Amino acid sequence: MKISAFAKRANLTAHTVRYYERIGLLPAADRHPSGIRDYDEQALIWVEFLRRLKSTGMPLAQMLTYADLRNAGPGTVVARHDLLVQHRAKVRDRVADLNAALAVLDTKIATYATSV
Amino acid sequence: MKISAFAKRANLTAHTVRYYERIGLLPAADRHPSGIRDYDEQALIWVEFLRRLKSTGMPLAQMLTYADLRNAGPGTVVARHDLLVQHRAKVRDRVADLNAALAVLDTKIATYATSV
DNA sequence: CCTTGACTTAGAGTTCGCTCAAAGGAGTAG
DNA sequence: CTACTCCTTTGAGCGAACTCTAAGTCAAGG
Repeated sequence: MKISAFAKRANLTAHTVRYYERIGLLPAADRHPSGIRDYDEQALIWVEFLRRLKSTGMPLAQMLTYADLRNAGPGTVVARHDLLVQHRAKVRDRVADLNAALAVLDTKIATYATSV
Repeated sequence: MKISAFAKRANLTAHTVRYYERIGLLPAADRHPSGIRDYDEQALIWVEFLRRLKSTGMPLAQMLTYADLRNAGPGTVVARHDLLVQHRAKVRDRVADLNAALAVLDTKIATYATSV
């Protein structure tokens, strides 16, 4: 599929897809003879995983580290595992923070509700 | 207290405190005759609440809206209540997203763990 | 053949939230 | 008095992650 279809399915813009390729997050796409990028389902699966990582607040730089490990082959499995485990811990912390903030919000909202 | 002590207790830098004042998030601080800002516990409570909001991902612009409503007096209580309720919904969505992402991470980590 | 619209590139611009620089003033220790 | 540290201001700079512009190529439809 071409970049715009790919971007739409990945919930990104074509601009962003090229940007990700430029910084190394996405591998250089296959090209039609005329130079147009051509994406397959594999690429979609990868970019969707990247989006998941991003949605958890992982910086692009760290996603890049992960992508580089992946491209380096099966010898990096342990490193990738560790990276994800570390990140998971951060996400869990974040969830705990948000829940604490929700409790504060609930209290604040309750005071407004009773004062009305 | 002076700005650096205030900033330390609020977990901000003095730079950031002045910045918040400049954009209207913090009310103009009282000043010593020599021009030095002087903060009291009230200001600390307010800035700590702001930090809570920020920690939940609320943009400064929306915090500013909230601050303006607050400064406008008790007539804005309903608007403030609604703003917080709306924001709470967003935070809840975010927590749900993060939990979904955690599930994906768990799965991914499990595949790495078994392949080692 | 011509137009339309999607694609290409390099590089500049934007938004958010700070963060710092420069240049100067005030208060305190020695 | 001198040093030192903290304070003041305006305005510029920064890092992240896009987002867009300009100028051009190319394939398909009327």
